[in-house]
Amino acid sequence: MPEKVTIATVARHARVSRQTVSNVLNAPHIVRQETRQRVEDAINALGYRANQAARQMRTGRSRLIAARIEPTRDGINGSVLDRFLHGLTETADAAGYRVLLYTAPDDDREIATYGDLLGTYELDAFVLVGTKYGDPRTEWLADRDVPFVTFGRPWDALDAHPWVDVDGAAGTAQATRRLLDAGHRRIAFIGWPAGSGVGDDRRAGWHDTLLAADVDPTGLHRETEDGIAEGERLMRDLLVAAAPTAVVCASDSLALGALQAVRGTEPPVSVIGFDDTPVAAAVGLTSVSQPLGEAAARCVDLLTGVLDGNHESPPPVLLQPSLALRHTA
Amino acid sequence: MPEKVTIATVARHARVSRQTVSNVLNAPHIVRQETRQRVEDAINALGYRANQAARQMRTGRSRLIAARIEPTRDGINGSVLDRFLHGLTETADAAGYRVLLYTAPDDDREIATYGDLLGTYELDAFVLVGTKYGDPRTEWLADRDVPFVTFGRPWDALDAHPWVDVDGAAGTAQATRRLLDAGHRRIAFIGWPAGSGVGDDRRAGWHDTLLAADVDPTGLHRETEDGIAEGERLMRDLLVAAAPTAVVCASDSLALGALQAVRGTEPPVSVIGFDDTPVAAAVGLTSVSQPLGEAAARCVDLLTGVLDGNHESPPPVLLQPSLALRHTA
DNA sequence: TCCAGAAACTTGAACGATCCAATCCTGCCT
DNA sequence: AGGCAGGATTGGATCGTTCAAGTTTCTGGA
Repeated sequence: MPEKVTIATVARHARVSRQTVSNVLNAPHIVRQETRQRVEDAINALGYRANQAARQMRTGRSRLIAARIEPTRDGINGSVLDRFLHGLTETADAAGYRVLLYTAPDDDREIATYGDLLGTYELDAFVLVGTKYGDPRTEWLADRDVPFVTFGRPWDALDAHPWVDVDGAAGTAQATRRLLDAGHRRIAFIGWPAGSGVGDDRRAGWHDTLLAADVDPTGLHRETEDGIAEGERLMRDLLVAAAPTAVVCASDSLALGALQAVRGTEPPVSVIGFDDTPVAAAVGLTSVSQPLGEAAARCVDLLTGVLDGNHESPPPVLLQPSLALRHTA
Repeated sequence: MPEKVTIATVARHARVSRQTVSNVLNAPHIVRQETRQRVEDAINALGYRANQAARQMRTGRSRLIAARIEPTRDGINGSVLDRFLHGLTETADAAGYRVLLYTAPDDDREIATYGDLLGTYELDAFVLVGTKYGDPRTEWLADRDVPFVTFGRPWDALDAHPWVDVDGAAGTAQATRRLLDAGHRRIAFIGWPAGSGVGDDRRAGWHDTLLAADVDPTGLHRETEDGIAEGERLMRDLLVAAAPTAVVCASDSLALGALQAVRGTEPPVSVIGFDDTPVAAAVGLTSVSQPLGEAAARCVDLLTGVLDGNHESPPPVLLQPSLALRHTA
């Protein structure tokens, strides 16, 4: 069987010292071109790969990034995370990092997992998806100087940390504007209970756009937990109470429910959802689309910046969503 | 700042040698009860966690399992992988392993990634999702004695390896039987082109069930690539050519298309999909449901069996799907 | 009481890379 | 000839753990 290839094997093969091989790998510029070439040839010929465990032991860095995979809640919005994770894996890969998964049922257990991952695997950084007011997780990480990025802005601006987010208000504003342009005036909004950063933001986009167009939003707004059944219920309510001709929703789940409630109305009530999930594509629902691949890439950018010793805190990134037009609006 | 807690710190604190601490962790039975207790107390008091990199260096095992996250193809079926991954992470966690993600655009690049992951991270095992005839990946891994499991049976039984799968034929059979019980006789099937193991299997369940009930399946069968538009097209064709009263589909995407094609028919044509994706739940589509969490758990079981030196090849696992009843059948 | 043998524990070495400091070439410039 | 600098070598130490071999302590039986 083939003997294990270490840095010593390469050194022998290229007739240089271990140190020089190490230099070729970690500080190529201090090695003469000719020597470097010889070493690189040896590396390729032998199929050498630096042993990460040994490297990590000396340097204390694992080139591992942790991301949480959620317990498949709704299943519809789960696909957002799914797409984000894929993008993350791809970009991290290109930057020389790998993504490690973890799960946790609640914040406390999640924080306990941080400790575990940091202690046993010496993770380099965390990517948190979704943030809320007074998030204990970001606080814990920040207290310990653990590098991390959040996909989702910090809603209470106590302590700044690197983040990437998609401008939800701009998304609902875009949706609302499209409906206005199509001649609608009674445009409703179905969203989540006030107090969630994301939800408030998305509602504001709708609200402010109507005001800017001199349309009164009073009575055209409903709140509920996320879910298809909820969306349907509230839409029926709206139809009776406010007779809207169009509705913007805070999620595709809600929009899907709304869609069921307006089936058969004449003229058809326009519906726009949020997140552009596969479900939306399937049923032809117009929806606000988040640039998830881009978001993941920017997360990795921010992280590598911090990890490569860039001490000035990087500017946050706010990406613009687009409208995926289908036949419901 | 707090000094790093190593096995030596614990040893000093518990007044024993490093090796004894190591024994408490890896072979508790050879340490006297009293001593063990003292060491465990010290571990808890200091918050010690074994450094994985150092351990790996000595033992050559990383306690890392790799799984591939796919490039979000259809997006609908992507959620199957998503749920599987979540289950995998959870069960692996319980067994002391963690899941590392990777991506690859094609088989060749995927195999190259295997080499990289094995070389630099010394991964313990791979979990492959989906298998096909003559899969080069399983061959590569088997040739090198790399432990792996597949979620999906090996369709050409050349070389046996541990696998877990869901009995697709049983799923479509169950769906077909339900339709028969409901009085249907002209039950169609929309599936994938012959030659894919999974597709052939699912078709066989429908086909054999009809034969067993003395119903002639001739002319009631169509094949196509996966997709909503495709499903709709073929269903329209079937309606004209064969006048079915019900249809079983090889995927939810196809079923969703079929559903659009039969909208408005009287009496309504029953439709059953496959995979019980969120989309199916959303639109009320009856669908065959795979026990993905269970499948993931069994994958981990098989792997830990192999990794813990169990040399006899473990028996494959074939799980039974169930029918998620909704209002389309 | 003594000894064999097991049980319990301890001590050096090794895993593969990086870091560090001292040293040695070799060629170039003054 | 002497000084200098870039490039490469050398040897040793280090990271935290486990392995292999060694030493001490305990136990029971003659």
